[in-house]
Amino acid sequence: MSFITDIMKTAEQVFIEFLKENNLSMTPQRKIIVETFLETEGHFSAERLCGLVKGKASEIGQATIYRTLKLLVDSGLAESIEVGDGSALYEHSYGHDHHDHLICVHCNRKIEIYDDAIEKRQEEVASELGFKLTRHRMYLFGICPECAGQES
Amino acid sequence: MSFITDIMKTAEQVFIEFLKENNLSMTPQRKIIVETFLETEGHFSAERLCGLVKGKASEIGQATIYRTLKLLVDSGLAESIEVGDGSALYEHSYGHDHHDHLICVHCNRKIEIYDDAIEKRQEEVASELGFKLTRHRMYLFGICPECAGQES
DNA sequence: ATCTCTGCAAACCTTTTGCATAGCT
DNA sequence: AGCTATGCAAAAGGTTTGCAGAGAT
Repeated sequence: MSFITDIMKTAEQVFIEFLKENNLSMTPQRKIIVETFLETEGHFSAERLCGLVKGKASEIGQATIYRTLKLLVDSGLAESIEVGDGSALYEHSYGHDHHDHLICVHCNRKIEIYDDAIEKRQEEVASELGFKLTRHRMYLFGICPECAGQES
Repeated sequence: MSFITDIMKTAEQVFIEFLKENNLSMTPQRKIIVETFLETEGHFSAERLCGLVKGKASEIGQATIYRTLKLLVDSGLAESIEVGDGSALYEHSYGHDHHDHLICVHCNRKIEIYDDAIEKRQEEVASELGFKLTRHRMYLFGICPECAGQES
């Protein structure tokens, strides 16, 4: 069994436990949705996931997919990125370390970034104001090297 | 003429110049909308601005308000904060220094924050990856001292 | 005349909800 | 029975667009 399949299995277990804790159960639909979610790399929209799921099992309704996606977020398996264009993108968060995003405003490429110094200062800034930090979102927007090169 | 009115006048001038540069003109509707925008402090939604504008001139359509709000953002007078709840909030950005936001997830209070060290590292992180940074958004979410106190 | 500008209403688009049915336990 | 779960279709909610008329130059 490959490493990646291994991670997926574990993630699925985590999801099943989350369901149990909330008196919910793993259903065939949820199983297909979660597996599709786990197989899909990178950042994708709910709509894209709908397409992928329907490719496997077209009888699954979009409402179920949206509902399951919400469960995935609640369970901590998924995280959503909101880049202010109306719709959300999702990505895996189980077995992935926290990171922020650097986004090319030209080609829309998204790079995951992480900086210890920033994370530390965020905590400090919040606590100086008496806040207990629970989470944060940071998006850096710029022009990536490739796009800067072609200078369309 | 008070200081605040002074700033407003200048801001309005900046807007008028922006309009001119784009072959647009200052109309009575835009004037009312812009002035209402400039008078309104803090973070507010498009809907809220609509209400305020309509209070002064009920005949102004919401489409015009949305269109003008977009012009305000393009002109650099307004900035939008997108906190992933579907709708955007706006705030002044003319005569205001750049800042990020610390948001209480309990009472929704928004505090403006600024940290030199973070700003500097953002630039560095981006440039290490070959990006030319154009802007960024950072939202810190946490519990404010007041809300932590009452522990509802 | 030829522009932009406006208000109205309708369209949009992603996400959510209501509801009746189906499936567990 | 009494739950949760599902699919469908409709609703929601914020924002945008089409359009025909009005206004400006």
